Amino acid sequence: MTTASRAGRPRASSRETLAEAACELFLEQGYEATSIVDITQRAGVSRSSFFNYFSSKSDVLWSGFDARVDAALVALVRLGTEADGDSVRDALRPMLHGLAPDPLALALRNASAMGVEAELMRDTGLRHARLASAIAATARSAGVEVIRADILGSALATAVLSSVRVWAEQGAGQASLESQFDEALHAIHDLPWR
Amino acid sequence: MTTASRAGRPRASSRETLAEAACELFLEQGYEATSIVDITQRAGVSRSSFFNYFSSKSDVLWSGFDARVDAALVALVRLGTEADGDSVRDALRPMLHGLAPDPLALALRNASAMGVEAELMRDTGLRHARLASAIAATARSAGVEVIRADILGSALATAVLSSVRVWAEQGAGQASLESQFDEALHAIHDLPWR
DNA sequence: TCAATTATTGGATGGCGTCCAAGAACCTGC
DNA sequence: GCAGGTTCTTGGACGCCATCCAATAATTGA
Repeated sequence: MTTASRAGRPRASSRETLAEAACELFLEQGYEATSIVDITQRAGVSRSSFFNYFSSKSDVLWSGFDARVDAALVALVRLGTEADGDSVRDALRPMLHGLAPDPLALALRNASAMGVEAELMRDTGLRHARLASAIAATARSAGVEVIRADILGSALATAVLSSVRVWAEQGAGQASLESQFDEALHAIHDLPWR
Repeated sequence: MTTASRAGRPRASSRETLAEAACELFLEQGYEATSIVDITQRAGVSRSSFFNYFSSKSDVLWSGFDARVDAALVALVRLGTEADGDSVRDALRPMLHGLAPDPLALALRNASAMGVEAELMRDTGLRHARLASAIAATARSAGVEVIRADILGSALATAVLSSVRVWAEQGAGQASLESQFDEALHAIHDLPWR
């Protein structure tokens, strides 16, 4: 067995159970109108327990993706001063590989039904900032000037997030995500309005 | 006279007074540790009054810049389907013209002392998203494909915000802001790592 | 002096996120 | 089967943010 049953009281719920309850309620009532108490009641645990599984309400939507972001940040740091376009691309690509329909994809697809557009804008901005900032730092350490590095980081981060958004809006089918990302990468160096 | 004294009870405070009190406290104690009650006590009004002047704590930092963002959004919408690089640039430039040292510049410059880095990341992301989304919409209505428009919008929004950040960090001197923006615009179509 | 107007104020409300202490449920070794 | 250690749940309290509202205060103009 792996680590099947350790010592201590067994968990009374799970991330999946809570996320499922939450997403149901988000679709029924909207995100804002759903309180953490609502979620835990439907999942059959106490409000306190919610924070044993998620760090905040929005974490229900983002925890899966955030893990990928964290991994990408580590990969970027590892590039050090030798970074170039290809290596950065390779550090970012795993974020999209095997991405499955999850609460985030559901929220992106049903943003208006959930009334979650403002929240998504806010939280997407955070992830964009984290990614862009890490990419920019990598670029700077490879000798790129400050603002140029910021713009490059921002464009690459947008390539990631915009690809995910389009993929989710189209129904989170496996096919298009990574190829869409390739197109996005290509687009960065071939923008209109030159 | 302009509209010197209208009817009704005169105001007991002002945005400026409250912002000043707030910034003092942010520098002394940090942003998180400063409650709205703290701010209003120093300014000599009640907590309720705070919301007559600002819509939230972070609004103290951002209200000035947000007015410029709002104006830029209007200007972008007015471009319609005829938009091109020059017209978008002209819609964005007024955001930076005459920008003065204000609470936001103070916060950007003293981010670590204020312990406001997380907050700034979050809120900068929001402005970036608003700008980028509006620029992308303009680009799409001018015939640019979705993801390409997103990347272009993101890059331009970053050109604005990154210029402001660098300008503020260097002490908010009048000189460099707009020329820095020009360089940033130029950099968009000449990114490294091609 | 009287109405209309505009602002301030305190109190109430509800949600979020943090913290903690009490206790419940499990495992292991004896 | 029992004791001790471990892990988790739970309720309660807390401080904060933001919203709402009714009461009241300060001003202008007629």
